[in-house]
Amino acid sequence: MIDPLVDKLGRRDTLSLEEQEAVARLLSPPQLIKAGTDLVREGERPGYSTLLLDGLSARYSSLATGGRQITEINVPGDFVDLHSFVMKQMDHGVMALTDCWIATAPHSALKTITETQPHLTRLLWMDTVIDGAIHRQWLIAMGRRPALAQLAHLLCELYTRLEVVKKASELRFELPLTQVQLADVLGLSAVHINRLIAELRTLGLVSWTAPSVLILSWERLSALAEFDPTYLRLNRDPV
Amino acid sequence: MIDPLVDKLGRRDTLSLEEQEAVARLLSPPQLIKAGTDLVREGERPGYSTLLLDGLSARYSSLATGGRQITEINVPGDFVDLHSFVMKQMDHGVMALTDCWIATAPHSALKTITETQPHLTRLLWMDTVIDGAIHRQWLIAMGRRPALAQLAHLLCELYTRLEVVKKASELRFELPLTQVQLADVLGLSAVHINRLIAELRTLGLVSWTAPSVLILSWERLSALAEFDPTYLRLNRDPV
DNA sequence: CGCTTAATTGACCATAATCAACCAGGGTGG
DNA sequence: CCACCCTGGTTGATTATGGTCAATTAAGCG
Repeated sequence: MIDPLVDKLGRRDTLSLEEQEAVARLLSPPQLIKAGTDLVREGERPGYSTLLLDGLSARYSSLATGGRQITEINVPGDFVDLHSFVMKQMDHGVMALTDCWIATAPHSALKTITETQPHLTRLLWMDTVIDGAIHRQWLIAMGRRPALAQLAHLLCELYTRLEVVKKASELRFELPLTQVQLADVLGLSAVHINRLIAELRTLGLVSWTAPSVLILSWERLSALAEFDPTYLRLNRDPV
Repeated sequence: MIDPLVDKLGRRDTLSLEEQEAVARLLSPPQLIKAGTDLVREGERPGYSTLLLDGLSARYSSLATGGRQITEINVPGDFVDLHSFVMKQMDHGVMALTDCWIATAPHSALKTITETQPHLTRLLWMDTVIDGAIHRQWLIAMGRRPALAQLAHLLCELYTRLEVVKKASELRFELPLTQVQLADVLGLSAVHINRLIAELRTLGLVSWTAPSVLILSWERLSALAEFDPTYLRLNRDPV
C-alpha cells in the first residue's frame, strides 16, 4: 500500500524494513477522494498529514480577484501536506485532480517518529525540502524562461517524478489536466497553453493526445527546458 | 550571537535555554563575508549549513542564457542552506547581497540534534518548511499578480521578516538591493522595476530613497499585495 | 440528440522587454 | 583638487510576448 512512497524514498536512501513498517503503522486505511474535491482546505489546521497513494492532486491558492495559482502537482508517494505537521495552519488548499486514493497519518504519530526514529525523520524532512526545491525550479521557469521552455520543464519534471513511482515509462505518461489547470500551473492563460502545446507538437517534441503524453525526443525537450533533475534528489545518498 | 535565530524561532514556539545552548554549540565563530561573494556555490556538497547572523543574502540560480533568478532573500536568523543537510547537493547558489556575518553548523552535529533533540529538530524542520511557504507566495505573485502587486508583496514580506529580527520598525527598513537584483527577484527587467518603484511613489505608498524604504500606508500597500502573513508562521504554536 | 465541458482558432490589446540614451553620485588617479 | 570613470538609476521609443474577448469545433454523456 505504501509502495510509491517506498519507491521514492528508496531512490534516495535505504529504508529499513522496520522503517517501512513504522510508516505503514502511521497510516489510516486507504480512502477514495473524488476528482475535483479538496483533500485539504486553505487555512485549515489538520491533525494529520495526507499521503497520496494513487492519482494526482494539486496545491493551489486562490486570489481575491478570482485567479488561481497551482504551486505544486503531487504524484503518488507524495505526502501532500506533510509540512502542516510543523506549520500547523495550511497556507494553501490541495485538490484532487483525478480520483485519488489517500491515507492519513496523525500528527501525534509523526511526532512520535521524530522522537524515536531519527533516520526516518530525516527522510521525511528531506521530502518537504524537495518540495521547496521543486518550488524553486518553478520560480526559475516562471521568472526567467520563455513560456514554451516552462511548459517543457513541467513535462520533464512530471515524467521524471512519475517514472520513479512506476506511473510513467518509455517516455509516455498520463497527464489528466485540462488546459485551464495547466494555465494555473504555469501562470499563463488557457489560450496560450493551447498554443504552446500546438508548438511543442509542431516542433516534433511531443505527441500529446490528452490525457496521454508521449515525449518524442527527451534530448531536445530537456535541452529546451534546461532540465537538470538534480533537484529531485534521486541518487542514493544516505542522510 | 544567535539572537536573530532565537527571535525568529521564539515567535513560533518556546525555545528552552538548553535548546538555545545546543544551537549555540552547533555554530562556528562568526565569519565575515564580503558583499557580492558566494556563501555557497551551486552544485556544491557542503558539510555544514550556514546561519546568517547579519546582512542580507540571496538564493539564486543562473541560466544558460545568462539570466538569473533569485528564489529567496535571506534575512538575519535564516539558515540559508539548512536544506543541504538532507539534500546533500546544493541546487542553487547563495550570494551575499551585503557584507554578511555568518556562522556554520556541521551536518554531523545537526545529525546529532535529530538523534537527541526531537523538539529542536522539529523547529529546524519548520524553518525549511517555511522557506517552501515563502517560495509558494512568490510563485503566486509571479504567476497571478500584476507586477506592481508582486513588488508590493515583496516589500510587505521583507518588512515583516525584518521586523521579527529587529532590523525594521515603524514601517521603515533598509533594502540594499540594486534594481537589477530586484528584477532578478521578481523575474522582470530592471527598467520595469524602475517604473514600478516610480509608480509606488506616485501612489503615495512608499517613500523609497535607496537603500531606505519607508512604507507610507501599510494598509494600502498590503491590500494591493493581498499580503497575508500567515505563511510566515509568526504565531506561537508549539510543535 | 441536445447539453456541457474542453479544445481550438482568430482578432485585437496590454503588459512588460528591449534598445538606447542620459543623468547622478562616489571613488580614484593624475 | 578635480576630471574621469564606473555603477546604478531614470527616461523615451519601439517591440514582443502573452492576455482578453469571442466564436467555433470536438468529445463525452444522460
